Amino acid sequence: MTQTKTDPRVIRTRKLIMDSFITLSEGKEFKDITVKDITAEAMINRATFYHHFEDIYDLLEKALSEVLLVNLDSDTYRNDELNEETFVKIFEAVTNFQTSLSNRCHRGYEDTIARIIREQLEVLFHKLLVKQKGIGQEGALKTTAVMLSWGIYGASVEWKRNSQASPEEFIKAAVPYIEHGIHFNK
Amino acid sequence: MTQTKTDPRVIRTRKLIMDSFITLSEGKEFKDITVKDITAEAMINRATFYHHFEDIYDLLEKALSEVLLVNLDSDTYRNDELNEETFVKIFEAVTNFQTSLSNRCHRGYEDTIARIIREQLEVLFHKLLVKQKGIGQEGALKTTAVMLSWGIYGASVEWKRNSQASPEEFIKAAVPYIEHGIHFNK
DNA sequence: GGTGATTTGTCGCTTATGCAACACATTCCG
DNA sequence: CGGAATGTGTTGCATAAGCGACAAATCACC
Repeated sequence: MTQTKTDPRVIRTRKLIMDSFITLSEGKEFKDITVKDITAEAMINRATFYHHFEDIYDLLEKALSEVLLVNLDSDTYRNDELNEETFVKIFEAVTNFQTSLSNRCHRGYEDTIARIIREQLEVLFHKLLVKQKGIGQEGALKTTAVMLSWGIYGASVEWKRNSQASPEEFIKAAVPYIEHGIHFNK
Repeated sequence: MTQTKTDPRVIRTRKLIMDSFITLSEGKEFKDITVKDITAEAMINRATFYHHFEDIYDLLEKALSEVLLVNLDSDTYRNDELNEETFVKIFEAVTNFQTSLSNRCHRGYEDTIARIIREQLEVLFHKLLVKQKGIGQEGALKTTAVMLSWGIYGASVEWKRNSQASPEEFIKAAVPYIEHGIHFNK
C-alpha cells in the first residue's frame, strides 16, 4: 500500500463541495443546480471545483456514492460475512437511501441514481464474495455480484412501489431462494 | 477608501474558525477549548490559525464582536438616527447577546466580554453621533459615546440581575432622562 | 519540587486554491 | 432571428494554507 496521504485542504474542499451540493439539493432539483451555485455556497473558486470533479454529473455520482457508502460501511464491513443478516442490512441501506433522496431533487435522473447504486452494490458484493469464497473463480463471482446488485436494486424499487411490509420482512421472504442459488455459507 | 479586496480563502478560513469556535463553545467552557481543538474542528492547520489571530483570546474577542454586530447591524444601520427606537433596539441586542452567551462557556471571562461589548457599543454610538451632530466637536461626542456604552452595558447587567420587565420597558423608563442630557434629536 | 506530556507560537519550503481572462455552449427575450 | 446574458471548462501566474520541526510555556501527576 503506497498510501500517499492526501492533503487536508483537498479533504476539506471536497467536503465543502459535497455539503453544499446536498444543501442545495434540498432547495431545488438537480437540473437547476449550477456549478456556480455550488462553488458560491462552498466558498471556493469555480476552477477549484473542476480540479476535483469532472463536471456536475461526476459530483452527483461521487456524492451519492458517499452517502450510500456511509450507510453501508459501518454496518457491513464489520462482520464481513455475506449471510442473511448482512443481506438484510444492505437492503435496508438501499431502501433508506432511496426514500431519503428520490422524492426530492432528482426527477429525470432516476436512471443515473439507479446506476450509481448498482455499481456500489456490485463492488460491495464482489468484495464480500471474494473474501468468502476465495479467488480463483473470478468470472463466476463477478457475475454473481452483478446479479445480486441488480436484484437488490430491483427489489428496492418493487418494495417502494408496492409493499407495506418492512424492508426486512420484504427481503427475508426472498432470501431462501437466493441462498439456495448462491450458497451464502461456505 | 483603498479597499484592497480580501482573498476569499481568508474569508472562508475565518468563517470556518469562528463557526468551529462557536460550535465548541456549546460543548465546553472557554478555558477548556484549545487552539488544537478549534483547528481540528475547522479542518485547518494550526499555523493558519495564528496567521489570522494573535491567540485564542483574540479569537474570543473577534468572534464575540461579530456575533454582537450581526445583531446590531441589520436593525440599526438602516435608519441611522439615534432616536428612542434605535436606543431600545441596541439595548435589546445587548440583552439578547448577554443571555445567549453568558450562561454557558465563559465563566471567568465576564470582564473580557464586558469590555468587548462596551468597545463595540462605543464605536457604534460614536458613528451615530457623528452622523447626527456633525464633526467639529470630537471630544464631546467621544465622551458621550463612552458614557452611553458604559451606561447601556451597566443597564443590561442590572436588567439581567433584577428585572422582570421586558428589555424594552426597562430601558424606556430611563430614556427621557438620558435624552434630556444628550439631545437625541437635532 | 520535578519530570513527562500537552499546548503554544514561530519558521522556511511545498502545494492547493484563487484570479482573470479566454473560447465555447446554452438560455432567454425582444 | 439575433444578440445579450449566463454557465461551462481551461489556462498560467499569484498567494493563502499545510507541513514538520522547533523552543518555550503550561499542565498533570507522582
